[in-house]
Amino acid sequence: MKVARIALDVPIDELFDYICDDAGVRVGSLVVVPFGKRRIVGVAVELASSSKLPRERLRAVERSLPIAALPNSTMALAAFCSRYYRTPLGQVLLSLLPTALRRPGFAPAPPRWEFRLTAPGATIDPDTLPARASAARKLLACLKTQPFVDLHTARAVTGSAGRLLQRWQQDGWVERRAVVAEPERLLPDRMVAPELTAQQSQIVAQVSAGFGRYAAWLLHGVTGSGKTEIYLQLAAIAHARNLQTLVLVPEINLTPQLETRFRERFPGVEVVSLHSGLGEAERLARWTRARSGAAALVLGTRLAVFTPLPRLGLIVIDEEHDASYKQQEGLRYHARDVAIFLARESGVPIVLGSATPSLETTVNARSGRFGLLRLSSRPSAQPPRVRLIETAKHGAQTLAEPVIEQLRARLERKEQSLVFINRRGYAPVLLCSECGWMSQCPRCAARLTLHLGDGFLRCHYCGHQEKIATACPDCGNQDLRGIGQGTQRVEQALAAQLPGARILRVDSDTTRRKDSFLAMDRRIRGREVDVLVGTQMLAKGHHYPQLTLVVVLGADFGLFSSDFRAAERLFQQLMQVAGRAGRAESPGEVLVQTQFPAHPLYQALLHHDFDAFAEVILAERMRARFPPFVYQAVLRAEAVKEAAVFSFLRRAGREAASLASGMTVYEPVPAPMARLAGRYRGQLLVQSPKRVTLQRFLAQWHPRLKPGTSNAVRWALDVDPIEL
DNA sequence: AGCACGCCGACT
DNA sequence: GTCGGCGTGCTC
Repeated sequence: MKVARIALDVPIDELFDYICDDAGVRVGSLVVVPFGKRRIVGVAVELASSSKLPRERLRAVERSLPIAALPNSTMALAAFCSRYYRTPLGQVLLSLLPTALRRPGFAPAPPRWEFRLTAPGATIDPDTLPARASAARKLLACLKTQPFVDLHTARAVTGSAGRLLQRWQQDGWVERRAVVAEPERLLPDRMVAPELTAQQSQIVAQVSAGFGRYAAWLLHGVTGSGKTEIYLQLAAIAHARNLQTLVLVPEINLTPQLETRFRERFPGVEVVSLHSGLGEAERLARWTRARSGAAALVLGTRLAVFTPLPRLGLIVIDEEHDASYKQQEGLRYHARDVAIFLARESGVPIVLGSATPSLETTVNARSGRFGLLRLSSRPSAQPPRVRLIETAKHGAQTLAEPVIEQLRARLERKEQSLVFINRRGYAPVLLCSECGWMSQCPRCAARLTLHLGDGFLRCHYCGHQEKIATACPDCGNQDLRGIGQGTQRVEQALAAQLPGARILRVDSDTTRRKDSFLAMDRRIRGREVDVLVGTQMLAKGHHYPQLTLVVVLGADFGLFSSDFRAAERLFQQLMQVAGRAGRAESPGEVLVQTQFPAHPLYQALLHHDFDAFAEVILAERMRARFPPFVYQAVLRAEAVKEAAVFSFLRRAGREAASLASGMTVYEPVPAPMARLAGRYRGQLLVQSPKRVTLQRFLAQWHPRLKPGTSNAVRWALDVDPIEL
């Protein structure tokens, strides 16, 4: 008896045994099995000759999906994620597959055929065909004009093309072949590889010398120092050795740009990008090209890390510090960490690029676990001048006087400016001047943000919205004021201060539609815009040559957050927006409005000194025993009833305390957003200075959390959380 | 997770 | 008298 042990997409951390006598099932095969009343897709993980269960209780594998089995490297990667992130193997495996492959009815798209004349067929003169066979004459003539004609084109020539081609095939006049997956339109070789600086060449040489074995590198260089060029050159070397390169980027918005750059540099080479914005069929098609080894370069967001790559030779993680690499639901993996495992497993080098590396990576580079590659800025690209504008000295206006002056100056010089504020809407809260009432979300522990454009108060967490009250619901006072700054209010202030300026607001309110981001990008490039106002979505990637001034408002909020990572994120964000200014010939200027210009974070920013910043923060983290000096996991729970959340967490905490050895188990606390969409949320933090200790602890603790879960408490374990 | 079975309230 | 609420139990 042949038995396949199958991983299924169910929240049960077990494999299920099925009989699979009619062969064809291997480890990694995708199979359709009956499961209870339904049929689902699973992945064969082991093959055996017997089962613990009696034969009568086993059911049979129904069929294998017509697709190659997943390679061992992918199975190993899934096994690692399952273990490390405490998620059943089946849920890991099925979540990393293109969704099209999770349907039991999956069938590959039928091939598209194209036809050509055979040698005997080519000798036939259309004019010798009967005159009334006009369709046949036309089709034959068409076949003679080009080497291959696909069915679609043939049908356009004549409606009866299908029938004719079938007959001619039987007669031996034509032969057909499947159309090869449409290679993406290749761009002409417009981009010549620029001469590398001595430093760049040395880095390329150093990394490429280690091809074929694992090594992790931190490539530390500011915006514009030429990191992408190094990726390109390394990918070229990998390609020359017939190896695939995997490049991860944080966000979907960033892929098209980088994709273009790779395409231009690698004419005729198959470049494939993978991200969640793709349709099911497209995603599968590209995944298949990568999986078969046909695509030499695979670019993508975090999910691309799971793409099976048979001849993987190099991994690049661009902007490795970026929080979007961490999935925040379901399998809560960190694509950078998974990629490091993959690199180790596959014996390939991995390059982590950033101007502001995560502290985890910084520590790894300092300890020698990662090689450190420093890229100093090019002499041609002067770093922007940073100035701190102390708001106290300039009154309580939205925009301080020196800021307005600089904006005016850019306007006169016909240069562009960017005003960055990490809050959308008009004002973060509506306040009653009489009794102190504030607009509160009925379902969340959050204030409702004032949106003047359409007259609504909105919750930015759960989406709740209501019409703006004209009078205070508590005391009836009609003097309600929007307190604080949001993008809309800044936009309004700019319009008042800079008459005639063309202002464009870019935030998730104005960029809701799919293509609107590209449209805005075009307008900015076309210099139809003088001043850009936006949230962090403007901070990343795109650079505009005419942009010479960046103004940052409201940054101080990041200094005093309850999340110990807030300062790190603020610094990264500020360095990133600063990088937006003046990348072309004109040097840029960055103005930060703050009440606390002496704060070490701003002082480090002033001198573009990441190391000084890291020094301060790392000392703080070490003292307080925070990551990267400890490893953490958070048990998050939520329920409609607050008491249910905390009794669950307290029980879990007692359980943890009874197991703990070398672990610190904290008290359950309310989540930073203590109520969200009508549900109370709490969390319990556990940590250890050693990763293995944490992992061993979780392996014991996690299974014990399951019982007593019935009571409507939803919970999840987050290993290596990036938000607390 | 699904999907069934199973025992208690307001409706054709 | 039935439709249906979601509690609990199982799925190779």
